[in-house]
Parts: sequence; structure tokens; C-alpha cells
Amino acid sequence: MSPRTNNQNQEIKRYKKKLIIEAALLLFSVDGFNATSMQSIANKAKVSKGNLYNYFESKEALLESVLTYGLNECLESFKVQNSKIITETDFKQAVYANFEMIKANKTFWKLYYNLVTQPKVQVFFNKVFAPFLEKYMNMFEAYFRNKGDKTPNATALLLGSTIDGISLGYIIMGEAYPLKEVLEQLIDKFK
Amino acid sequence: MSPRTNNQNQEIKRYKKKLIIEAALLLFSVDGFNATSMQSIANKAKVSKGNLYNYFESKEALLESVLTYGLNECLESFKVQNSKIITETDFKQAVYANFEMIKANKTFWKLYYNLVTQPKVQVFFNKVFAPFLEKYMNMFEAYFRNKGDKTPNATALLLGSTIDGISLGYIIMGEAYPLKEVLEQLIDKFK
Amino acid sequence: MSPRTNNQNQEIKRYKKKLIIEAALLLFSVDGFNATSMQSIANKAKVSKGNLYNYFESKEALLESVLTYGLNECLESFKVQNSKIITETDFKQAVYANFEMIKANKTFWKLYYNLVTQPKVQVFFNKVFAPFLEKYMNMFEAYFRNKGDKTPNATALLLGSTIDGISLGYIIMGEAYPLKEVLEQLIDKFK
Amino acid sequence: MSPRTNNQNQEIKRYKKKLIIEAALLLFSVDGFNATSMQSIANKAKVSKGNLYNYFESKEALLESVLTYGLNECLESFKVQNSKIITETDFKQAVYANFEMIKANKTFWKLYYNLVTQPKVQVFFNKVFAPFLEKYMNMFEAYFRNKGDKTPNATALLLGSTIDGISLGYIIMGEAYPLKEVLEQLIDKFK
DNA sequence: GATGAATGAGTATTCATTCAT
DNA sequence: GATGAATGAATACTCATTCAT
Repeated sequence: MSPRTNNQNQEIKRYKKKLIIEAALLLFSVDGFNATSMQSIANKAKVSKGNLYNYFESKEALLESVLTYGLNECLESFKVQNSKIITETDFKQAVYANFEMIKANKTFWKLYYNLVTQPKVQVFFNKVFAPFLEKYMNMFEAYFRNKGDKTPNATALLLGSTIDGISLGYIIMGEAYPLKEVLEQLIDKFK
Repeated sequence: MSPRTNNQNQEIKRYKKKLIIEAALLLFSVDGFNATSMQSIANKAKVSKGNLYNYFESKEALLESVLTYGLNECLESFKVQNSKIITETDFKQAVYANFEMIKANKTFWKLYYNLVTQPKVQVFFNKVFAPFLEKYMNMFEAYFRNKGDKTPNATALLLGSTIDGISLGYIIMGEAYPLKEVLEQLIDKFK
Repeated sequence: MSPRTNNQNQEIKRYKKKLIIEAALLLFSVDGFNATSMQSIANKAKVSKGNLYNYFESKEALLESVLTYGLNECLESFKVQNSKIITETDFKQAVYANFEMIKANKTFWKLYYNLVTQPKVQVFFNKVFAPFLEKYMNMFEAYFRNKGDKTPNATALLLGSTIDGISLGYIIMGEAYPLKEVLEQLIDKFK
Repeated sequence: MSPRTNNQNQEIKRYKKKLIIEAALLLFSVDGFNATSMQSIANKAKVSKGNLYNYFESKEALLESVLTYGLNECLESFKVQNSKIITETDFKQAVYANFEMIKANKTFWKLYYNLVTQPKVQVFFNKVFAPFLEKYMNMFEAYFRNKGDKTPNATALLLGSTIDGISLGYIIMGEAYPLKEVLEQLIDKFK
């Protein structure tokens, strides 16, 4: 019997890691980080409690992996137009795409808003999120500047906060939040 | 000879309650609800752990008192114009007043955003906050309608979410958040 | 305004003591000694918690008073024929009187059987109960000896244990225990 | 490489459970259920406090296990003659066997009489004990009926209570209780 | 005597983490 | 890598008792 090749092992390990992360994301998101026990994560991931620690150093490290994983899932489906200045159509599409992404990753965003006030987590998000956010904001700033806005930076920030506020409302209230109508207004105001 | 009068007792009790609530508000806000122990609250309030339970039935009950107290502190300094339709100046003042209130009660709002994703807490906020929010939103809706807005309800909701997003940004980033510039933009877009 | 006379004070004190003891007896009997808090006794006796300690040194001391009080209540209505040897009719009457007394003081006897296995309480009962029990047993022993029993002491002990066992059964099962029939059998066997 | 086999684990677990139960039985019996802390049980069983909860869900659950275990230990050495009507010799042997069993399990019976007045525990004993007791009582009833007793049921109940009373006396007083002499009287009266 | 606020030791229980197998 | 038993620190909460008024 030949032992598993390194590649196979790597494969298996990556797969298990993903299983654990997904279990943790779900539980953290629903019950909160503190109220989720490592045991419950192990149960959901069908992994033994001890084995969890072969994949993640600690509960905190697992959280960090969950956040990284979730963020990457979000960004994957979400490319920022980098090179040229975007058109109004692009702008609209960007805003709608943003909320499509949030809809598709509600669990992650629930967790995000769970944790966003905690300094430690803020540091993490700054590290991982900031480069992307900067590009995103630059894109909007360029768009507003191009339209003749005298303070395109402030407008971009306002737009960012508005998107944040809408996302939070949608995450909290779910389908009771009239996302469509509010987004139409947003487009109307900022386009 | 005779025990303390009822009035004196009531007075002392109310004062101690306030001390405990303020200690708890600070600690919950900084460290989070779960990470704050009843012992640490007792220490900060210079009260014995056991005595805490003469004032609040449980940690959860204390949290509820903290939230009620914080919310009332906020609303006290913050009256909604009820009767007539507001002018543009009123509108501006209302928005600025909102953020003055948030600046003056950062600790409470940090706690609020800490907890806002938790269903239990949402129920609480709905119960206590909703009547005020409704009046507030109605005021804005009337303002937008009066200006000829075809969908004043959606605009008011957008404004609400925008205020929420800005507040969150300000609570998280503190003075690094360019509140003044963003608010000017907001006024400019919505006035 | 003249102060209360000593006698009046004594009177009041004795009355309050009785109130507290009766509250405690009831609660100890129903919930058990450990599960009964001094607060609940205070509530039931309509006395403040602190004041309890003006009447009884400690919870243990209160228990002792409760037991003494309960025992005296029982013995009061229950005189042992001292001087002469009892007849068969006296014997029957004595047995029935015993169970009338237990019926009339169920609460106390429940508490008694609650505590009877605890060494501390055994010491107490020995101290308070033993003199009475001895007379009682002597009476039965003399009765059996007079009937020609060769081991009247053992028979009296057997009768004592039998009465104990029946009492326990009756206290535990209540009216579901066929006290009447069992007592008839007892009389029949021992008379 | 591979973790312990299931069988080994089962074995170890059963053994530890027994250790804990025996420690708890002893402490509950001597100090009472309430006065026994989980820590003291852990110490006596040479198990960590936390680990206790891997074996028993709660202190109450541990008590239930202790009672079940103790009862089974008692019943094991104690078979009821089921099929035919017993002789006088059988009767004597049954009574003596009963007290041999109680002597051999004093600790359990002390705990039993500690708890017997508590409604919750009564329910438990009814569930576990009743089937056995019924057979036992039926055996005696048949014996008495066969001897021409007109109320064999009441006689059996009287015998049951007598045995109960003697057991209680013996458990409380220990060797100071003249078990031998009292049993002789009992046999003499009921045989 | 009367009140009830105050104290702090004590308790059951949970849970992240370790470790022998 | 995998298992789950083991550890022990941490935590909310209780309660007899004390004490200032």
C-alpha cells in the first residue's frame, strides 16, 4: 500500500480546512463568536474537537481564517474596474453588483457587522480589506471628479458610508428592508 | 432607632443604580458584553459583586437597563419637531443635531453597534426605539414630500441608512473619520 | 407616651418568634432546610431579613428552635401514663393517640424524617426527645412484661420501629397509605 | 497513530464512571446531597472537576446515577422467590437476607433515608424500585394468605413498614441498634 | 427592635486547550 | 492526522450574615 502523496495530503487538508471554516462561519454568524463553542464547530464540521487544533492554532486563529476566507469569497466575484474612468452605467452596475455580492454572502456580512466594532477585528480588516477598499473608493472618486464634483473625496466617503448603512439595514432586517427602492434613490442621488 | 426612610433609600438606590449602569455601559462598550464580567463591573462601580444582584436581577437585565438608560440619555437632548413641516434650515439643524448627539454619547453608540446584529437586542431596540424613529422618519418624509419628491418614503429610508452608515464609520474610526466634510456632502445631496 | 412595659415587650417578642418559627417549619418541611433561604422565611413571616437575627442567632439556631417548638407541640397533646401498668385498652388508645398526633403534626414529622439521618440532628433529638421516648418505651415494656413476654424490651423496640416505619410511610404517601388497616394489624399482633 | 479503540474507551469510561459514582455515593451519604460539592466529589474520585461533566450532565444527573447504581447493587444480591408459595423457613431467610443486604449497603441506605421525603426522589424510587417491591410484597402476601390470614394485604404492608422502621433505626443508630433481638421478635410475630 | 443594603465566600457549570493513545 | 478524555481557569449567581441608620 503506497502512502498518500504529498499532493493528496495537501488536497485533503485544504478540503477539511474549508469544511471547518464553513461550519465556523455559519455558527459564528448565527450565534456570535463568544457563544459558539469549539465543540459545536467540531460537531458541525464532523471533525473531532482535538483535530480542530491540527488545522487552526486557536479559536481566534480560526476566526481570522474565517474572515479571510469570507472576504476572499466576496472579492472573488467582484472585480474593480481599475484602469479607466467608469461611465454612469458602470457606476450603476458597480452599486448593484455590490449588493448582489452582499446578498450572496449574507452570512459573512452578518459576522462582519457582528465584529466590526472590536478593535482587534478592525486591525484585521484594515490589513486585508483596505487595499481593495482603496481601489474601490478611488474608482468612485475618479467618477465623481470627472463629473465636476468639487469634493469628490468627501462624496466617495459619503457613498461608502451610505452603502455601509444600507448593507447593515439589509443584514439586520432581511427582506423586510426595501432594498430595491432605496438603491434606486441612491443611484438617483449619486449618479 | 428607626430605619432609613423610604425616600432616603429610594434616593440612594437610584444613585447606586446609576453608578452601576454607567460602569457597565463603559465596560460593555469597550470590552463587549460577553467579555465583561460582573466582577469587573462591581469593581468599577465600587460595589460588591453580590450587591449588584440587589439592583439587577441578572447580567442580561443589567444590559437591558444600560440600553434603556443610554437610549434615554440620547433622546433627552434630542426633540423631534412634531407639528409642522420643517424648513431646509430645520433639516440641516436636525442632521447636525443628530451627530452632536452621537458625539456626546459615543460610548452608548459603540455598544449599540456592538449588539445591533443580535436578534434579542433588535427586539429590545424595536420596542424602545421604534416610536421615536417613526416620528423622526415621518418628519423627514414630510420634508421630502413637500419638496416635490415622488418617493419621499424611499428617500427618508435612504437618509436613515446614510446616517446609520456615517455613524458607524465615525464610531469605528473616531476622529480619523472626516465627519464634517461627509455631513456637508450629505446636506448637499439631501437638502 | 409611656414606653412599653417589659412584659408587653416579652409578649411581642414571643409572638414574633412564634411567627418566624411557624414560617420556617413550613418552609423547611416543604422545601428542605438547605433549599430554604432566610429571605423566604423573612418574607413568609412578614419580618425583615435582618430582624430575623434579632430573634435567632443563625439559620442552624432557628432550625433547632423549630424542632424544639414542633416537638413540644407534639408532646403537649400526648401524655404518657406514668404510674401504673396499662391495660390492653390503654395500649390500643396509646397507639391510636400516637398516630392522631402524627396526623395533627404532619409538617413537623415530614421535617423530622427529612433530617433524621443527619448526625447533628440526631444529637439534638437524643437530647430533647430521649427522656420522653424512654418513658414511652418503658410503658410498653411494662405492658409486654405483664403479659408474660420473655423479652419485653425487644418487643418494645420492635413496636417502636414499627411505629416509626408506619409513620414514615404515612408521611411519604399521605392518604394513599392505608393507615387504618395497618394499625388494626399492628394492634392485633402486639396487643 | 490511531486513537484508542472504542472498546478500550468504553472500558475506561465505565470504570471511571464507577469511581465517580462510588465517590459521590459516599459523600452524598455522609454529608448530604446539598452539602457535597462537585469539587469534593472530583477530589475523592481523583478526577478533575471539569471532567466530571464528561461523565454526568449535572449534579442531579449524578445523583440519579448514584441511586440507580446503589439500588442495582442491592437488588443483585437479592432474588425474590417468584414461582411458588414460600415456607416458614423461606420467610425467615427472606427477612434475614433483607437485613444482610442492608448491612452490606449501609451507605446507600443512609442516602436513601436522607432523600426519601423529597418528592422528586420519590418519583425516581417509584420508577426504579416499585416493580421489585411489588413482587416482594406479593410474595409475603401469598405467604400470609396461605397461613389463613384474613387480611394478608394489610399484614404484608405492616411487615413492609416494620422492615422500613427497623432499617431506619439500624441506619441511624448503627451497631447500637439491637438488630438481632428485634429481628427475632419480628420473626416470632409474623412467621 | 427594625430595615434592607452590603459583603464575600461558595457553587455548579462551561469551555478553550492539551495530550496520551 | 485523529480522537475524546482531561484539565483548570473563569463566570454568573446565591445566600447566610453583618451593619449603618
